[in-house]
Amino acid sequence: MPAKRPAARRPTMKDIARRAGVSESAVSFALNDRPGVSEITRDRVRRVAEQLGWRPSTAARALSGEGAATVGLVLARPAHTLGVDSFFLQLVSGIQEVLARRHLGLLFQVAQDVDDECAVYRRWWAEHRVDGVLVVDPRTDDPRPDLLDELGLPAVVIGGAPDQSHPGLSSVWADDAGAMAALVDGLHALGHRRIAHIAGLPGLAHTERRISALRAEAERRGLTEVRSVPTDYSDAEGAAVTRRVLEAPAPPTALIYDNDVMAVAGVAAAAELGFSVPADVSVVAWEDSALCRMVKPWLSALSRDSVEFGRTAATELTALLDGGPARTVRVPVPRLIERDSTGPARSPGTGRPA
Amino acid sequence: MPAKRPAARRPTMKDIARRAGVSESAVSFALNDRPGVSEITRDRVRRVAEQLGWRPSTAARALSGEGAATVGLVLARPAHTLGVDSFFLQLVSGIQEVLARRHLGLLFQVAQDVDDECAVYRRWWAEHRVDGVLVVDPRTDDPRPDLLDELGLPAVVIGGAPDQSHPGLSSVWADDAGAMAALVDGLHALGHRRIAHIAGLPGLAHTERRISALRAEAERRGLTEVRSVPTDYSDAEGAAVTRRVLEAPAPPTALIYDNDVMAVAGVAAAAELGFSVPADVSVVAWEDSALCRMVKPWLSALSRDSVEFGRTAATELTALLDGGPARTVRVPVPRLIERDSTGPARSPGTGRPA
DNA sequence: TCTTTCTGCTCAAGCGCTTTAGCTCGGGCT
DNA sequence: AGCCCGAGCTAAAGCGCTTGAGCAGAAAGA
Repeated sequence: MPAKRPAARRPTMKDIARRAGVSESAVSFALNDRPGVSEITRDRVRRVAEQLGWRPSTAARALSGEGAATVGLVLARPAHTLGVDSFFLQLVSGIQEVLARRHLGLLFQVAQDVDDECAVYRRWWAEHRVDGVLVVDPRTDDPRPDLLDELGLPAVVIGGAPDQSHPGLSSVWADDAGAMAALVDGLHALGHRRIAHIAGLPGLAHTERRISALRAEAERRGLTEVRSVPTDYSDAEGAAVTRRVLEAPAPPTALIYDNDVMAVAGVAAAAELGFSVPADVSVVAWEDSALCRMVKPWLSALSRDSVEFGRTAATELTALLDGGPARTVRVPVPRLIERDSTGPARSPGTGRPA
Repeated sequence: MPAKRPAARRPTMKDIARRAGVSESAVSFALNDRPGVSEITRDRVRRVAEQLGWRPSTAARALSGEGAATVGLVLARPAHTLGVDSFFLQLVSGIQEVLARRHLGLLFQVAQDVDDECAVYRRWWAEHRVDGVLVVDPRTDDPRPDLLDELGLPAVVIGGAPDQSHPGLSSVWADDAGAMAALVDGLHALGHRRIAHIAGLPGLAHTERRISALRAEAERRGLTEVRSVPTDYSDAEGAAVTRRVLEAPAPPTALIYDNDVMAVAGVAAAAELGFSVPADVSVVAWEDSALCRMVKPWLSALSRDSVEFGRTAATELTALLDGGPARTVRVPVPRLIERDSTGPARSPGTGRPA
C-alpha cells in the first residue's frame, strides 16, 4: 500500500477568522472590500489570508450566488479542420490574457456540431458551471442566440454581424464586406475581371457575408465572371476547387481563398496545372500566418490581429458579467499585406498559360 | 430599460423531492445509484429529474466533497509558437472525447512560462477548481511533478519519459529514442553519413531524448558528422538554422526537423541556397500534418496519432481520478511516412550542389 | 442625563448537494 | 406473544462562502 502523504489541507475562511480573532463574516467583508470593518482589521485579515495562502473556493462562491468565475468556449468544427488553422489558438490566447487578469477560468469544449454545442450550453447552465460564454463561428440561421437568451446566459458572439433581434448578446465582428470590397477594388485596378472566391464553410455567417459582398461588388462593376465556391476549409477541397475553376474555359485571373491553408494548397494545385503565380493567376489568402511565407511565391494575405480579436471579445464578456449593457464592437478591418502572389492581370486571351 | 425576461430557474433536488413526494436524501440516493431506495421510487425520481431537466450543480457537488468534475490543462509556450502547431488542438480534441463521456469539464489556460504554470496549478488547487491535471511539454529538471505531488493533485504527464521519482504521476509517452534510432537506421541505409537534426526547444524532455538518441546512434555507427541544433520551433529559426548548416564546408545530406513547420521552412531555405530536395539533401519532418503535403516535394514525415494520444492521456487521468494506481503507458512509436523528400545520399564529394 | 446615530462587529440562515444517524414499518424467528 | 432485523425512508449536519439582521459601544445631539 503506497503510504500516500495526505495532501495539504486548503485553508478556509474559518482558519483566517480564528487566526485573526474575528468572525467569518468580518473576514468576508474584509477580503471583498466591503464596508463593515475598520481598516486596521481589514489589513490584519488580509495579511493572515496572504500568509495562509488562502484563495476563495470557487465552489463555495458559486454556491452562494456569486457565479462560477468561469466562462465557456465551445468549438464545433469537424476534428480534421481543427488542427491546421492557426486562428483559434491565437484567439484563445488573447481571450486568456484578459480572463487571467480577472482570475476567470476558461472552460473549453469541442463539440460535434451545433446541436451538440447547444446541449453543452444547456448542461453548463444547469450545472452552474459558467457565468457566460463566447460563441464562435456564428451561422446564418443560428439556434444559439435564441438558446442563450432563453437560458439568460451572458454571451458574446465572435465574428457575427450585428444582430438586432438579440439585444442581450454582445457582438464582436470584423467588416468582411468592407474588406472584400477593398480587395476587389485592388484586383480590379490591376486589371482583373475574372475572379474566383474559394470560400469557407457554407452557412457560416462570415462566409455568407463575404460571398454576398463579392456578388454585390461584381454587380456594381458589371463583372459577370465572378463566383464564390464554398468548401470545408481543408487543403484537399481548396486544391480540388482550384483545379476545377482553373480548368474551366475562361479561367479566373485572380483567386481569393478564405483561409491560408487553402491558399497554399491552391497555389500548389495551380502550379501543377501549369499556371504560374502571379503571372498567370493572382492569389490572395484571407488570413495571414507563417504559412504564407513558407511557400514560393510568398502569399499576399489579409491580415488581422487574432490575439487582439480575442482580447476584445473577452473584454466585452467581462463587461457583460459586470452588468454592463450588451454592445456591438467592430474590430479593425483586416488589411492587405501585399507579397509576391498578386500582380497585374494577364492581358486578354483565354487567360490560360501557354 | 430592456425589460429582461428573468432567466429560467434551475431545478434543484428539492424540486424533484417535492414532485416525487420523497425527501431530498431519497432523491440523492436514487440519482446516485446508491442503495437505500426501492426500485420503484428510484424510477419515479429518475423520471421526474429527467422531466425537469435536472443536472447536479457542480458547485454544490464540489462543495460537498465530490470534486469539481473538471480537469485542467495549461499550455506554457510563447504565444507565437502556439498557432502553427497542429499538435495541440488534435491532442485536445482527443482528450475531450473521453472527458465528455464522463461529463468532465476541461479548464484551459495558457501561461507565460513554467513558473506561471505552477502558479496556475496552485491557484486551481486552492480554489478547488480541478480534480486533476494534464501536464504537457515535460522538461528536464521540471518543477511541476514535485509541486503536483505536494498538492496531491492527480496528474498525467504527456510526453515525458517514465519517472521513477514521482510514483504518484501517470505518464503517457512515445518512444522518441526508438523512433530516432529507426530513422537514423533508414537514412544510414540510404547512404547518409552527415546528418543534421534541427531540434525543438532545448530543455523539453522529448527534445533532449531525441538529441541524445541521435548522439548514441551516431556513436554506435562511428558517424562523426552528426549534430543536433536546438531551436524555438518557429519557421524563422528553422530556416535560419537550415541555412547555417547547409553553408558549412561539408554540409549534411540529411536533415531531420523536430516539427512540420520548420521542415517546410527548411526546404524553402534549402531551395534558395540551390540545394534540391531530395537530390542534394533529404528532409524528414518529425510530425506529420497537412502542411507536409502542401509543399513540393511532399515531405516524408514521422506520423503519430495525436488524437489517440490525447484519448490515452485522458483515459489515464480518469483512471487516476477513480482511485486507480498511477501507470506509465507507451503509445505506439511514430511511423515514417515516406514521401518525396527522402532519397539516397548524393555520392561523395563536398556534397554541395553544382 | 437620556436618547439617537453611527461604526464595527457577530449571528445565523442559506446556496444545492452528500452522508450519517436514526426512525418506522412489516415479516421471520423463537 | 415478544423480539430482532433489514428494507426503505427521513432528519439534520456539514461543505466554504455571502449577506441581512441584530447588537454592543462610542460619539453626538437633546
